[in-house]
Amino acid sequence: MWMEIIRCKGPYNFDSVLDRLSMDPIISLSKSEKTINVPLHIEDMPHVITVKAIGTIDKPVFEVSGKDEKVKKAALKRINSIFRWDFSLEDVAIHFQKTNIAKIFEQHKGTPIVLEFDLYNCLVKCIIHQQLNLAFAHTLTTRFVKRYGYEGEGVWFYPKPEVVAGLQYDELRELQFSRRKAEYLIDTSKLIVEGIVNFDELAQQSDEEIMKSLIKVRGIGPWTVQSLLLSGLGRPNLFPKADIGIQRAIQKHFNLEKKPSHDEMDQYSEQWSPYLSYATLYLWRSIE
DNA sequence: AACCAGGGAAGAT
DNA sequence: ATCTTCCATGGT
Repeated sequence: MWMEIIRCKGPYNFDSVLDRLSMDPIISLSKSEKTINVPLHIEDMPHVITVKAIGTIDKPVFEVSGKDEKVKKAALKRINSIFRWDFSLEDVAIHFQKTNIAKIFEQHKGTPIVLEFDLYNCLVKCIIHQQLNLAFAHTLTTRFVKRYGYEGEGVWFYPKPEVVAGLQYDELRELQFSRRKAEYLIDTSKLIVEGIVNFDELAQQSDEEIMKSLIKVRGIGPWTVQSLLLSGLGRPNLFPKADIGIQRAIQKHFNLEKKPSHDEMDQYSEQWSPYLSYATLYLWRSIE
């Protein structure tokens, strides 16, 4: 058993992280204890790392702990990048002070982009979430992980691509996946196993390079690549215009009669770059 | 019952 | 290249 105290620059609102992650029923966390149990694959073995907030929004302090001393260093590195403790939310807050969504940024001050715990998990989630309401998408994801993933220390791990690549389409139909969603998920997993799609290389590539290569894969469109870049890799400047949630949030914030067109969304978002991802996240939060 | 949902592929211009 | 249309499934 090991434990490490980490401090980061404020503002950082861990309660908002807990609120957002608690929407996903498969994630193991406790709001009252301010802890999240993060399932991680380190050196190809499953490990559960616990993050506990013990500071305040302006003086954030975290207690990170795990069982296996041998992976402590690697675990801390992963946790640090997932929770983005090296990123200054103050700069973002200042940037949006003079924009047309300043009010939303005041309301959600200190809300960080927290990465999905694993890039492949992120892809699985994205494909499942395509064109489904959040409630049903979470139901499907939970069903999928509990059937094909595994549990360690009371925390659920997603199945690895090797497992998903070996499934039959009909098996997912039984879980109420559409035929097409089953194809997208299984076929993409096969491409990953075969090495035709290589997720390990993505971190070194630019947003544009990743978009260009991944969009060729059947079942992965612009929205999915943008979500992967934003929530999987933490890239700061993504704006998924196809996203219904963003359209609804803009409609509400600017009191529009109907959902905005892509051109209108370009106009509203002119001042938001280079932090479009934060605008996206905070707009999502504004309608939750 | 009809319309919607934090899209995407296939077909038609 | 850009725009329709169809696709599947459960929720409201």
